[in-house]
Amino acid sequence: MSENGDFFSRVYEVVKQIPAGRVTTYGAVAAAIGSPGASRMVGWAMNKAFSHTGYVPAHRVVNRNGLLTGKHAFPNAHTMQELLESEGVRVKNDKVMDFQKVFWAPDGIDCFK
DNA sequence: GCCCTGACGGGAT
DNA sequence: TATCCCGCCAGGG
Repeated sequence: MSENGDFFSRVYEVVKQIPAGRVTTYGAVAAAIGSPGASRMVGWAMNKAFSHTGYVPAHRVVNRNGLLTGKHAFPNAHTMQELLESEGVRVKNDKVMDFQKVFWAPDGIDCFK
């Protein structure tokens, strides 16, 4: 399906599709690209995403606990939380509240490769 | 070419 | 129910 042979590019495509006010998990994105076990790679790709040309809402990607595990990758540890709250996502103690409500399943999750 | 690390996840203890 | 450990995939030293 994806003509992109780059693992990172696939991650960016999925993350870019995340609507504002919604969040997803690394595992969900990994599964969306056909690698449900590459959750680590997703987060890693996010770190590289800052160098990637284009806007990648990495702050909308959290771990399966809804915890802002990647906040340390931002210029300021609170930047990620501020961005999420700015989009309508309530974050408390670096944790996404109503995570299940704001959770968004990437397109392709249903097809599962 | 080998070893370690890394924004995770899920199963086992 | 909480904590620990192993597994996944790729890149860097």
